[in-house]
Parts: sequence; structure tokens; C-alpha cells
Amino acid sequence: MPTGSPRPPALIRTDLKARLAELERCCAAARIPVTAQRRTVLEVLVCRSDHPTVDQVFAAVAERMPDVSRATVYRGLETLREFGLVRRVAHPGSAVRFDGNTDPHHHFLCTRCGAIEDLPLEAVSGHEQLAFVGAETDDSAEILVHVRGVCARCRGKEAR
Amino acid sequence: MPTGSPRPPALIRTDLKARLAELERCCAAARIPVTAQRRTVLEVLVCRSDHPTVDQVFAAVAERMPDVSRATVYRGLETLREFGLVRRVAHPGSAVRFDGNTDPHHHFLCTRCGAIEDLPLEAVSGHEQLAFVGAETDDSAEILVHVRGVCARCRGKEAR
DNA sequence: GTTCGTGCAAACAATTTGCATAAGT
DNA sequence: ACTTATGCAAATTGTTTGCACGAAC
Repeated sequence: MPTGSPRPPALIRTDLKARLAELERCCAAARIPVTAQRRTVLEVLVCRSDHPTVDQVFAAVAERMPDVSRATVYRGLETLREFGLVRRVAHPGSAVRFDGNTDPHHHFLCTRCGAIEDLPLEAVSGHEQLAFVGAETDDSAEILVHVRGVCARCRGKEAR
Repeated sequence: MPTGSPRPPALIRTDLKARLAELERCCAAARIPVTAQRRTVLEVLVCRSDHPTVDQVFAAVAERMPDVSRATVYRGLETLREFGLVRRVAHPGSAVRFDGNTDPHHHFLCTRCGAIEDLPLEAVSGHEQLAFVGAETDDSAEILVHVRGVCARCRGKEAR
């Protein structure tokens, strides 16, 4: 792919309605009900890009559903993960977090404040050829790149 | 873990003596004693390449030191990590593990059995140019590549 | 001899599970 | 109506901490 070509709106995949429709399809296929709790958990994750912890997801869901329990949020997250609608993100030194962005992308982890940001594929040079040597024997092989460093916000603070 | 499988060729086995010497230097610099427990934890991690969990490290240490406590292993691992002598490894879907190999390398994670293997830098193509776009503004930026797939052992099993 | 580490047990945190009831299909 | 999820609380698992005693410098 030529490097200069304009990017289609693939990055802004935050189309909530489409994601909820995906949920309906997945639940129908699995013959399980589309509950308000599952829908809300997915909405929360799709609508924010800060990779919240389970507790943060719980807090956001509880704002709209005061009686929801943590257990339900844990179970909902696991169900969505099985469907491939959300991803679990585990980095050394930070709690487990979840990512509602299922488009291929990498992660930037700030070693100062712990923030996790999405990184477009092109942010890592060499990404066009990025491949695992064993990939020819394993079609399911998947490459994840984590960049650790200091985010712009923290860099600004320490410059002062 | 089944012991019948053939031992993989030892790729990079850092010299145990050298690593223990590093520990002595680090402890001296920090003015803390080099205890038998700390030494044993480091030995265990340097001598195996399977990225054991805390509990596996504890079990291995307890074999030689029956009275050691889990708390001491946790504390020892944290101290070694601060010294940069071992790394904490966190992958989604697997418990926290530790890596005694401090040479730059990537990780392969088997989605079937959960094994984590070291991957030489060259196993990822494009590695020569591998760089983060923001690297010029952040010298401390570090790139970690995780490859997920099915390991050779599991592939062999499913072929049968 | 002083300082710091260790082992033990309790505390704490994160996640899971069993069960009666409520919702979704 | 039937099935599965939910909320609650208890159970489990993983990790940290306070303290008296022992080991390293």
C-alpha cells in the first residue's frame, strides 16, 4: 500500500449503533439474551478510549444502573471478550484494563502516569513488513506492539 | 508440564555466575544485604526460560529452602525487578509471570497452552527499522512485541 | 551491635461462584 | 413458559503488611 494514500475513516470506528448491532447478532447466534447490562457495558467501552479498569467500567455502568453488581460487570466483560467485541489489556505494572476498540492497533503505555493510548498501526515504523518468522506455519499468529515511554501530557508537566 | 518432550536448544543462557555478581553489586550499591533468599530467587529465574508464575518461583525456591515464605518470594522478586535483574511479564489471559532474561527480546504467547517463549529480535521481520514515531522526542521509549499464536508443541498435538 | 530481612499470620484486593429471583426471548 | 442473567453474599485466589526474631554487614 502506498504510504501517501489518505486514510479511510477506519480509525473512528466508534459507531455505537453498529457495535450494538454486532452484539445483537452475537447474542442471537449464541442463543443468549441481550440484557441491558451487557448493552451498557459495551456502550461504556465503545464510548471511551482510555482503556478503563474493571472498576472504572463498573462505576460508569453504575451511574446509569445503580443496582448493577460488580459480578455482573465481570461476567459481561468476559462475554463480550468471548465475542471479540472488546479486548482485555494487561501490561506489567498496571491493573487489567479493557479496550472497546477492536480495530487492529498498537498501544502506547505511559511509564509516568500509567495511561494507555491507542497507537495507529502506522505509528510504528516497519509496520508494513511487521511479521513473525513462524507466521507461515500459523495463520492465526497475531502481532501486538506495546510502546513504553512518557506521554505528551507528562512530558509537558516535567518541562515546567 | 510433561517432561517427555525434547529440550529446545539453549539459545541465550546468561551466565549464572555473572548474574549473581550483578546482584552483589546492586545490593552493595543499595546498601542492602545479599541474602540467600534473594540469591535463590535469582538463580531460579536465570536457570529457566519458561517465565514462571510467582507460585512456580515459590515452589522452586521452596525445594531448596523448605521454610521460605511466599511473602519473601514476592519481596525478592520486587527487589530484583527494581534492580532490573528480572522482568515482570503480564499478558492478557495469563497470570503474572517473571522473566530472568534481561537481554532485549520479544515474546511468543501460545493461545492454546499459555506457554510464553522468548523470541529473538530477528524473529520479527522489520525489526531493523522497528521504531515508534514519537521516539525522537522520547529517548526512553521502548518497543515490546508480543506474538500470539499456537506453539509447535500444541500444533504437533492437534495434528495427531 | 545495629540494621535490615525473614517467616508467620492477618489484612487487603481482585475475581469467582452458588443460589434465589428477575428479565429476556 | 422456558431459559439464562442478575444481584447478593460468601468463597477463592493473589498480593501486601505488621511484627518479633534471626541473619548479614
